[in-house]
Amino acid sequence: MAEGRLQRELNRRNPFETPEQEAVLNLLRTGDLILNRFGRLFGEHNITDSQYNVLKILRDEGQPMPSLGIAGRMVQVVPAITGLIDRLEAKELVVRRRCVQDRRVVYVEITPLGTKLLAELDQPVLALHKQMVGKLSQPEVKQLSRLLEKAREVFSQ
Amino acid sequence: MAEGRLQRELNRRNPFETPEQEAVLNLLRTGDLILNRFGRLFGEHNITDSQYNVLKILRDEGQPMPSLGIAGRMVQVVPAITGLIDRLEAKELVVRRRCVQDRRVVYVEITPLGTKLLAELDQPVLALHKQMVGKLSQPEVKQLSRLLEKAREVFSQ
DNA sequence: GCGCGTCATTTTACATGTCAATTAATTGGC
DNA sequence: GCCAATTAATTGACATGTAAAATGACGCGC
Repeated sequence: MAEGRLQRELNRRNPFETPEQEAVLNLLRTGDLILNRFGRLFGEHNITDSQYNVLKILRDEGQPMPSLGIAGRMVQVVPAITGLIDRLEAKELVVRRRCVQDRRVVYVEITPLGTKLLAELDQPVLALHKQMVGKLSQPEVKQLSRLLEKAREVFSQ
Repeated sequence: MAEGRLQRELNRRNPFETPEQEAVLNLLRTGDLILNRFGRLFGEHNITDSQYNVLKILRDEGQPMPSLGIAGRMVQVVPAITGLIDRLEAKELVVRRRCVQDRRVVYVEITPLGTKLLAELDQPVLALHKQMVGKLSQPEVKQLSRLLEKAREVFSQ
């Protein structure tokens, strides 16, 4: 598969070999930048993205949840949850309670302090979400979601 | 409007608060899943995403690069590069060479073994890129790139 | 009512990412 | 020339992510 000089020069100008690669790398890079920005916001409140996600899941649920229930709603693998809960507990944003009926299960519950922190973050987070796609029109935002959901179908096969 | 797919996937009980939030979370989740898949591919060859990226950058450059030069092309921060190079060097995929003119600078060079590994990965990586957006038509793939690039404009202001 | 498989969680080992501080070498101002 | 500021790279402390194995508790089938 010999590459001519012209093609090499074109490749040099456009680092992407295919539109698919371009889309995937665009996606990963954009995600990195967004995560970075959220990390900065959360850092100002002394928590991390993952810790925020755990708190948010607990608030959405409205009641204590087992660790696996939390893990099921996150992308991460199960063992990572333990450390996350450890650090959240150390900051008194959640508490662990052993289930009485099934002593294998550990319920995690958000504390008033955790709820308060979340409430403080609600507006800034919503604003940042809007800002991250602020260059897109409303139809474009929905189109982006649609394309991402469609792309993700390969994972559910 | 019916419940979004992401919402169902995450088994949430409350809908997203805004389309912007939905798009951003869709983006982050899709990126995570894709990274995961690439991680598995690279893992089969005993390297990681980041290590692959370093090797790719070195091959693209075509000549030894200083650490800062490598860092400049990655999203990561400088200190992370040191460990990356350490592990790549341990696997004999790159070598370090101290610059003679400026002894602060360390040049990193890809070895024949590193080049060979990259060559083995070229086809699988390209195939995986295609597969990751395999549910999208060609125009949709380009549309996705366009939307992501447009969204990213907020970062360059 | 016992044993074995399953389940929820944790532990361990390792790679990575961040920030802040350090080391080593160079450069610029005087 | 000399000292201070700058630069390249590294180190250390911490949070996170992955995989694989260990722990402890349940529960079904006989």
